[in-house]
Amino acid sequence: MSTTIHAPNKVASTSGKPTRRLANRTRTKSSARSNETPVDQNSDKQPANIQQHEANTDAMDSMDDAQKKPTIRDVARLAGVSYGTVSRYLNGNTHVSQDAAERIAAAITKSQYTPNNAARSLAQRRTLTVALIIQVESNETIAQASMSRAMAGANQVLGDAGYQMVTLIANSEDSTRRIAQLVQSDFSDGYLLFSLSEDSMLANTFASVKRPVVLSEVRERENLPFPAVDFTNTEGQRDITRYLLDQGRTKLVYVCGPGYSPSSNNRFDGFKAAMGDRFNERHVYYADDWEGTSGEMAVVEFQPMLDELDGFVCANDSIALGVINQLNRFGYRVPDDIAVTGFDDSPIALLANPKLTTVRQDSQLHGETMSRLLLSMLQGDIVEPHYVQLLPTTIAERQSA
Amino acid sequence: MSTTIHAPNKVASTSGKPTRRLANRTRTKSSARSNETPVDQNSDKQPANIQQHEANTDAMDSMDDAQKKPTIRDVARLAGVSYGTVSRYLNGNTHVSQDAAERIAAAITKSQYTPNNAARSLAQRRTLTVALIIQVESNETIAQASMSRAMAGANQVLGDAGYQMVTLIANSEDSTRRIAQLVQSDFSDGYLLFSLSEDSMLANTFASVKRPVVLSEVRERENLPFPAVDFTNTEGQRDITRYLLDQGRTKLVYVCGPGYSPSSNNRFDGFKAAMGDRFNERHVYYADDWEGTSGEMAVVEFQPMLDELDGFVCANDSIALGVINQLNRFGYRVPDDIAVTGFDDSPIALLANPKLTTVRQDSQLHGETMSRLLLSMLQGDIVEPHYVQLLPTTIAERQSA
DNA sequence: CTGTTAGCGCATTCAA
DNA sequence: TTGAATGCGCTAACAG
Repeated sequence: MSTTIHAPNKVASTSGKPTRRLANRTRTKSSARSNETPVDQNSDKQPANIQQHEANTDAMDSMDDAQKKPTIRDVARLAGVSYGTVSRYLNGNTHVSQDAAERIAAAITKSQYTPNNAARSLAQRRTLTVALIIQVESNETIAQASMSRAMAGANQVLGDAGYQMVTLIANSEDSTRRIAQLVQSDFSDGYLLFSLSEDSMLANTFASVKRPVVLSEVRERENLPFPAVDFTNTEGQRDITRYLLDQGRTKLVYVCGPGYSPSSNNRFDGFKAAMGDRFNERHVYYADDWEGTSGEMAVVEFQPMLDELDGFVCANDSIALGVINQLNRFGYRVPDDIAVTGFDDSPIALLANPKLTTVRQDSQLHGETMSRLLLSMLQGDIVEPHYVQLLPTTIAERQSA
Repeated sequence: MSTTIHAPNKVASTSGKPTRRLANRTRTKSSARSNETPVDQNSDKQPANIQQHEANTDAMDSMDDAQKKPTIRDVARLAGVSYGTVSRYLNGNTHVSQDAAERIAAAITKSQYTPNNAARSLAQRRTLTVALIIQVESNETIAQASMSRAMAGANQVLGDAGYQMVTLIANSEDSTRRIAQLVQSDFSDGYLLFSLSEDSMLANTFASVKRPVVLSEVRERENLPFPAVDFTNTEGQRDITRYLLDQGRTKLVYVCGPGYSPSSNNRFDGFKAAMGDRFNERHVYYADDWEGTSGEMAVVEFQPMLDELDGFVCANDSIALGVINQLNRFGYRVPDDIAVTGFDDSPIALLANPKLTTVRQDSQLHGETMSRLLLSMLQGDIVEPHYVQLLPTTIAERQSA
């Protein structure tokens, strides 16, 4: 077995560094380990070989190490100015004399001062962070390329504007509830909500929130609680279906994504729109997720009538890959016998054999656009809840159709 | 073109809700739009049709809406107690009379009070958050299933312990610098550092940090700055190589991952270990990334000698899929002519044709274990920097080898 | 240009 | 059990 678990080395003292200076006033620090531990800490599964030290001087030392961070006052004292001046210096702009600035700068490096986030946020009443909240049914959803690209795009735009993006994952009732609380407590200045599910538990939470929110998907524009940015899912799927129809392929099966997903439903609408009268409810496979195995199952389901079919239009690329693989196994040639299309243009589209013809969407742009909208709201622009911006989709023509 | 961009509706007033009560003392709120905007806000790419309102009463109203959140004092006043009592009530435990508790509860729901995060953090000197920091060269790395599974695992364990996991992405110099600052300012109580790169710019930043840190990868145990949890990458790759050797396949090519990745290098070590004297430096393809296209390129590179080869051992699943596809295109049968193995056991292993034989690692466990270690450190346990915990890997035997 | 002062909202002593 | 007071570290208004 390749199951080597290295026994960890024995534990040494916390560090060789000398204890810090700057310890003038003696702090009150009772509560010597009682409420150090937060709620619900279940410490039963402790890794072995870790020194479980009880409340002793060592503990104090390590705590001190964490607490004795120099403050703005220490810097002021060192520089021989009032701490108001230091604050001004730190906030860049206002009038500080050359002389004072230099002394402060020196004092800062000498004391290794770093500002405290919480204090700043409290005084300014803003955190300079934007939370990107991902609400998912399945953890696999986070792994989708579109998601990480959107995150990258948002991270870039928000970062350039001076905001730090922090992403929170709501994948259970607990985590959703916890995040809901945070949102109510002004954890961030604004929120990008990737609620990949229609019955959003979070929606209610957000209803009363006083900070700007932007959504990533929209199904019904009418009762949209917040502005949103989405793709032209419907048009994209409609167009690629027409693309097949134009080739004379009319016996099409649709493999639908999970019913809780707005995008999934919008894409399905697009397929129906293109098919018109030719739409056949029995030529639809309803998947529970976005995974490749669902595509395989779809093909198995339709095996008896495979000879009469022209193509599979799939809700996304993973499903399409599953379809292609299963068709290959059954001995059908793609696209000669049966064409297959996907949606997303994720990297795996290129790993398909034959390479996947799919609907391309620029997910990075998605994140960027949502962020720009949020930023404008953070600036004070008022955007009505029904505001929707739709991003274009195009057909990426490859080999599978 | 399927490029429908809906023109957004015109803008309405911010909300129909009446202005809030609780406005006793008149606030000083000068700075009427000047420094509302944070640093570097480049507002040139504003979406159209959004009312860019200037400083007027509307702006004030919306600002007020965000600010007039009730505080603990408002609750106290409503309940007829001192705000100290309310604080005690909120923090669960200590002595509060039944009577007072009920009145406070009523006051809270009536005033819609929600605590303020920053104030709490400041007073408690802890945030009850743990930051999971992903430092990547390529954004595609975030999309890997292993990453999202680790995140899910960490989110679960940390959440159960009362901590909120917040993930930060460092994918540029700017973002890395920004995150480094946050870390210095006690943004979170602890850090899970997924530094998927050896020359970590963050490492220096973290060197002086006073909060617990756990790493996700380890190359050299000796000079490890923090405790780490990793997989038995070396043993895993060694074992699957032996698995091929035991089949009599000795003419093996290794497709190496990016050189900046510890895991990549460790896996390479494993291959070499298994090959021993048979290791041939010229039978190695050094990829720059973890992508499938690199696998394809590797096969192209070795095309002239493909007939003499027994198998491809790949640094991860994506690369392996690229190898399989390219071999298929060249008319080689997998595994009959040439075997192919991967590493990770990600979902795409099942989308390969034939299905991929690979090294399995439990990435969710990775996130969980890192989190448990961090939690123990947050409790005060002292873990020496060289502490390393290695998680097992096993062979997932399928069809490709 | 700079020092002083007053909070930001909450936790936590200390008396009562 | 509770009220009052102090401080967390910093920002921002106001005098000077």
